[in-house]
Amino acid sequence: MTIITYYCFMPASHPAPERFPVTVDVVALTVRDGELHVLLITRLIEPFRGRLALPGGFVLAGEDLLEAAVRELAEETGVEHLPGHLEQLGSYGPKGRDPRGDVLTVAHLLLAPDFPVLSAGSDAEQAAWYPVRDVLDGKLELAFDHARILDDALERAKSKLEYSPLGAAFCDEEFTIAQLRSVYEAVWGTRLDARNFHRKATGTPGFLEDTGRMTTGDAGRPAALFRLALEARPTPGQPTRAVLNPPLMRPRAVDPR
Amino acid sequence: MTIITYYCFMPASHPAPERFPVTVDVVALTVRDGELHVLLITRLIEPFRGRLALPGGFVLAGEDLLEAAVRELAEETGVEHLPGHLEQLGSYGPKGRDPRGDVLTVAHLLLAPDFPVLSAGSDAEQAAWYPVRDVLDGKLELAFDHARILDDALERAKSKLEYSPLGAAFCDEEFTIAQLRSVYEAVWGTRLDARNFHRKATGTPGFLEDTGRMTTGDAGRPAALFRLALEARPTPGQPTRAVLNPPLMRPRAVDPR
DNA sequence: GTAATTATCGTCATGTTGACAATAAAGCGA
DNA sequence: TCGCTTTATTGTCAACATGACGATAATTAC
Repeated sequence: MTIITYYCFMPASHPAPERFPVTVDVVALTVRDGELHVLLITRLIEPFRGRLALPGGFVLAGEDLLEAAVRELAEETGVEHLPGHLEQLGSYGPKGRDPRGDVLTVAHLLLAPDFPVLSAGSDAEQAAWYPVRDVLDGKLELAFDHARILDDALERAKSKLEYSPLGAAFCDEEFTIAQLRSVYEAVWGTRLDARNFHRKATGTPGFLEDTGRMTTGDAGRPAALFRLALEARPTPGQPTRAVLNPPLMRPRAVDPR
Repeated sequence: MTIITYYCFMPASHPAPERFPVTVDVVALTVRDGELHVLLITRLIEPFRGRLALPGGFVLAGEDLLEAAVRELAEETGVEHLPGHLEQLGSYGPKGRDPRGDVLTVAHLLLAPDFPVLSAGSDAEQAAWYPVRDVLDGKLELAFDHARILDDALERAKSKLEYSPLGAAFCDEEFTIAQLRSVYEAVWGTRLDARNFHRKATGTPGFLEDTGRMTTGDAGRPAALFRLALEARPTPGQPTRAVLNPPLMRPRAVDPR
């Protein structure tokens, strides 16, 4: 054991505020073979050694939250420039969620196309994609309160698809309507009518842009390739403007008077 | 100046994680005289002494975030049991948002009926309601990054009204359709057609419940008093189930085959 | 070539919306 | 008491969106 000492200079009239270790965790979701998958690491140290957990780690001095999330994700997957859309999900704690003491964690959500995770060395925590279903079914157990964070992430992802163009964050740069539909089906856990989905996706102004190219080589009729329209592209870390969904009661002004 | 020393016992093989002071801030919104107001305090200490700021303060040992937000709000308004709906908004920092050093803040959002703020003693920070418009217009300047947090809170509040029954969180237990409409108008900054709003509000299943009572004494025809239906009542701190809004593309399954 | 597969377009009944007319039920002032 | 004003509530209608599903197009598989 080592004794580590912090010095903190404060005006004597005010008590020193409590300081907390802060971690970032990332719920990285992707759609693989039509099924939703989440990126998990196998913990190599206590607590929860050997248990699956969300990738993440401590925020370092001088870092912002999003930076820390990007760094941790890069470290644990070996992927330099990560694809997809990253946003903050919410904060948990600090009370009673880590047996080592009070740790605040800021969870993040990454919606990404299926990217390959690089093998870590033998002494590094190995990240890999796991079917979300296996976690929900209890086949896989997560460390800490990560199951709850995953639940919240899934809820957020579902509603993001309803109200924003972020379904496309699961796709590559160019994609077909069917690929996009399979994202919706995987995240929502439903089957959707291909014809109505096509009408809706192509008919929503400011959502998709036809690239003019087509798929080749697949079974069946070739499909047109689309990309996200410029105005629908998410700014990393920024709240996404809803483009897809005119909801029921909308801020629509009546003639003032 | 006093030197405060922390001791932290850690396994020598791992470096001590950075620790950050963590604050909670609350964006408390209400509708007063048809206009959106936000609760602000006048800072009595540096930094930003004399400047307006969101109510908030440091998270204490053994506290959870929501607890801390409730405690700070109670301390700064003198209100014991706070009305309305409180939820987490998001976290900011820790880099470069406080001149004293890196401080992480977890912002919260309170949607509440117009409650009176108790006068603080002369040496306490005085909380009061201010028109949101004055902040947006630049007539009032906020400390730290609180203007940005307020922006995010307003965005969140607007979308909450679209997708959830939380507009009623601004009203008293029982309210008229016109009172509810004035909430929507204030938050969205628009005027809405009273007849269509009435149809929509009363016609949405699981939203409102007729109390059978009527208003008396106001000008014009008396209005029926409603309350939130049981299934639409928010659980404090819990994500709210959207009741109001069937959005355009919804998880609706097609006959599986 | 024929079948199977997938993509895309079209049709139609139903439901929701926005605009706005009409009516109901109170207070107010003459 | 009788209009007049004010606000609440009901109703109507055209335009549009949705869900269900038929039909057609353009490929690959055999």
